[in-house]
Amino acid sequence: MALDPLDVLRTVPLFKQVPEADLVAFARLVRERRRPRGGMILSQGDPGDALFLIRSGQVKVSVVAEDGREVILSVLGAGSFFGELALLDDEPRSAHVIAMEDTVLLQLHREDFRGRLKLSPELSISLLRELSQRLRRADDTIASLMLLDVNGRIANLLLELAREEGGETGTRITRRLTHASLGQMVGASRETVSRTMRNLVLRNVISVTRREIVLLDIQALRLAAQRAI
Amino acid sequence: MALDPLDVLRTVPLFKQVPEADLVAFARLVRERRRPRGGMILSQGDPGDALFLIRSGQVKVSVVAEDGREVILSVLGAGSFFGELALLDDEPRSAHVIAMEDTVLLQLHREDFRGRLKLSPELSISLLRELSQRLRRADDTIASLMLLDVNGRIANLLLELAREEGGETGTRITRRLTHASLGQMVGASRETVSRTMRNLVLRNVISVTRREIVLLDIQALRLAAQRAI
DNA sequence: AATGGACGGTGACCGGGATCACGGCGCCGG
DNA sequence: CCGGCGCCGTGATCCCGGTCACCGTCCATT
Repeated sequence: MALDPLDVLRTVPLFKQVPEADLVAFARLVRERRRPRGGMILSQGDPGDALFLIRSGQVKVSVVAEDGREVILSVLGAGSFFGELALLDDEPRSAHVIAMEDTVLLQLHREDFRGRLKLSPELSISLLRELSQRLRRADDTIASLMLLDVNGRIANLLLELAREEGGETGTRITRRLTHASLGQMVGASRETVSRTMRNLVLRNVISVTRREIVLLDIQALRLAAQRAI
Repeated sequence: MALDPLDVLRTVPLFKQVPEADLVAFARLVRERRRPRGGMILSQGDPGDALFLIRSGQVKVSVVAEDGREVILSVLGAGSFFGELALLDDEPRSAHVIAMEDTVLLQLHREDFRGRLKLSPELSISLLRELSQRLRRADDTIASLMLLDVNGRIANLLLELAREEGGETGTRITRRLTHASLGQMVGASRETVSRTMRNLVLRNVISVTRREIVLLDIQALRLAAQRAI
């Protein structure tokens, strides 16, 4: 249970290219934080002075409108990090981050992080690569919001979720997400998600059990997701 | 006309923090390219082996669906750069880039760029900052697509466009954009953009002349853009 | 066992915005 | 000067999906 922070750092993809010596330096700088399910980790608008690595658990990055409607920008699990934007460009936090399960984090303060960044080009490059990927995903989301109907966006999301947890042709989603959450990810109401998923089940494209979604017909999903409506 | 590439590099915000010596090295590596209005600069799916700096002109970054509908992810002008994603994460080009006017570019090849990146932490940090900003904007776009109606999204876009060319409280948009282009940026049809803009003019929120849009009532625009519908 | 809360299923309704259709206008090159 | 073309304005129609309303089911707690 009381894992050495250093061992945790070694499992973080962001640090894969970073030399061992740098990791040791990092390990001395991080601090463990815990948040219960539902707990707020950071809030939109706050000044950002720390980066977080997820040791275990799951968090959502979301934006909340005045009337309470919520948009989930991403869901991150163990090995991911967040909070880097505010460190890099000195702007306030751009979104809320909320624990979806009991979560253990490693916190790294701005100056410590920036200091390592200057000294370790490998770290910069890993980080650049990761931000590039996030930017691609964001652009992809924008394009699907503009080009696809709800059915296509849900197909897209299911493929993406399966890929994240099961490699290139992942076919199972075990992460537990409510219809409401799925709706907040694709910009649809809970009711519409419910009807759309029902439809996919009836057409034998997916199967849904209590704690997992299985993608039965990936081809059909790809078609719905790629096809411009 | 035949400006020294070095002088151009000095004007690029990305290079502001980069030491003069590095710029000199860069200047020797870049190559000038020209594209006429409408010309394709790079295509979605291509392997990416170069980064481009815009010396003059204007380009759009866009994704085109099978049926021809187009989504404009961003419009970039002199001093901006593009093509960095494929260099950083080795994935294919994520979108098309097309010249909206006759455009002059400086092209920098992958290996030259990567080499400088390893040697110049200042460059990495500038780039990280720039990618952070782009990620914020992308997230913002996603949130407005999900939370705002077309009126709000257009208000948002107008504020953003004015800010880009006129500082914090910019109030003029001189860049020439058709209603169709605006629609492709906010996910709305040309007709709806037309009707919405007309409405803003009637309410004295903006004024539109042949070659500029003036934001008369920024407060009203902010209200429409921030308010969750 | 009972109760309450979270979650999913489904019908009814209706409204924002896409689409279709057409017309007008300014600017271009011949 | 005059067709042609790119762009904008506007009405009519239609439908996807949001919203409201209500119910059933599954836990979790007492």
